[in-house]
Amino acid sequence: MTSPFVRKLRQGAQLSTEDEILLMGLSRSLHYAEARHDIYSEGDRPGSLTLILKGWACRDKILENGQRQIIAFFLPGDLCEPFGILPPFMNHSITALTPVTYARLRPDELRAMAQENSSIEQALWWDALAAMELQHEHVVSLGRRQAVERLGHLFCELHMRLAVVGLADRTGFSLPVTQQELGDALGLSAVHVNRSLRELRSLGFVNLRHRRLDLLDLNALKEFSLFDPAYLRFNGQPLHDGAWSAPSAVER
Amino acid sequence: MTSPFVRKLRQGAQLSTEDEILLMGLSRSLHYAEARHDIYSEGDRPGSLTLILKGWACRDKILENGQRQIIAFFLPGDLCEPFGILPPFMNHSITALTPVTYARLRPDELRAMAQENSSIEQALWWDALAAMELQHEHVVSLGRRQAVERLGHLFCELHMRLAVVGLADRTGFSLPVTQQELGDALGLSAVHVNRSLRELRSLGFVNLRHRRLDLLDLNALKEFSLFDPAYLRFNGQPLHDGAWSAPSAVER
DNA sequence: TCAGAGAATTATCGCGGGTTAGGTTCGACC
DNA sequence: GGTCGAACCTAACCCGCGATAATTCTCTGA
Repeated sequence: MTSPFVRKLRQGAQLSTEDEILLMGLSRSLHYAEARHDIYSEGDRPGSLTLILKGWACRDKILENGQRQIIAFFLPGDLCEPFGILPPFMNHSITALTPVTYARLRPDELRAMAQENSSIEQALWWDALAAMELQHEHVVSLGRRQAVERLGHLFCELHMRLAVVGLADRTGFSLPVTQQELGDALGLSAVHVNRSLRELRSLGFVNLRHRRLDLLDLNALKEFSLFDPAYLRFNGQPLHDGAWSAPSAVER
Repeated sequence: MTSPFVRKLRQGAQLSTEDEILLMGLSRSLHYAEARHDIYSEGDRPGSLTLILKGWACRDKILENGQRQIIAFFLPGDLCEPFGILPPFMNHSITALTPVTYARLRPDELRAMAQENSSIEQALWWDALAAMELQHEHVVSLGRRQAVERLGHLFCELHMRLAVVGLADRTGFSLPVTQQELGDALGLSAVHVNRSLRELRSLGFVNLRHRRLDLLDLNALKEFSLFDPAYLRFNGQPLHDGAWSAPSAVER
């Protein structure tokens, strides 16, 4: 079983078996975080990079008035920091949303590996670029999309990201976050998330219950949410199920 | 006269004179863009990285319904793409807001320079990290701040970023964007930007007229906007004017 | 000096989404 | 089976901000 990290990086570079073995060898130092506990808190001086192996985490910030904003969701295979540098101190938190297994990586080791192996260098930079563009799209959602579109768009994004690491299929995926947390990510109140979920359900797109999101009509949801997967920069190759519409990234 | 790029990078690494000469030597290929014209359009395959030397630009995206979201402002000294990779295609635009002079850099040249010179490597990665955290703060603003705070927070941020490259002093700075563009960045309508500006003026914090922002009470504005400059990751050293409150980044 | 265009400004009206408050369901634990 | 807390769901009310439109300001160029 290949790691989610490697599965994702295949989207960004042609990796040989040796490349993949090298990348998997990075995850030596395994750690565990309980749900709702910080992996890093604001002000911490991180000693290593964080690679999520199992479970969901997020980057979030608590404001002076107690409000919370979730800046990014981290899924299995995601690096929480850029691979080339360690922040001298954290100005936000990395928080486990579920029980999380993660590895601690050393940036000098990653940089050295990238220097010696150009496929890996390409893959790591591709991952950094994709992570940035995820942020860009988040800004677009918060700035210019209505609540229902925001939710729908997020569901489409999560679905594609999870599918790449084998954690989603056509019927849906596990969505282990509360409606409050969805609101904290989308700049909405929990109440309005609930209203919007009801609307998505009544439109026949999705159904969220018991921490699982059922996709009833994925294509209709994508169309409704104006979801263009180009920003994910997936090449579409290893999405084993041909029934999915491949992103048009490569064709552009 | 040192370039704004070098001036900014001094905030992230100890640069020798030779380092600075190397960095300035990168800007060989000079280009010019007219105000309101794209430097890169959506779908373009960029052939080089963009370094802003003079004028203001932005990263923006036009939605299907015609709405626009400005994802980031680029000031003199800013790199519009990560230094290590060229996006295979653009999924948003880089647009000049004023007449812009920029340089085209080659990522392989930058990566090679970073490999041979660890101060420059440190500086470039520091810059990439700071750019990402700017995006994080943008998400926080759009998600959880009210219109007036968003505006105030943006003014504080622009002031610090411009001051580092010598384009702002205690009294204010040139702000060559329309209220519509401020709204496109902050997820607001132009009308509401105007309302919020009036409020900031009536509170005695700032005055915006003729494309210049006068800072009437910067400390009060920072307090009002809950502005914590830690996310900019400036070390505070080369801010020649001692009257400014140095960011607390280094002390954390 | 005047005309025209774009930007700034202000007022009115209505909607999207926040706030508050209540009830319901569910799972964990005793 | 009963209790407790967390999450889910719904309704009523209200406010921040969007939409529209009309007016004024500013700059540019003929």
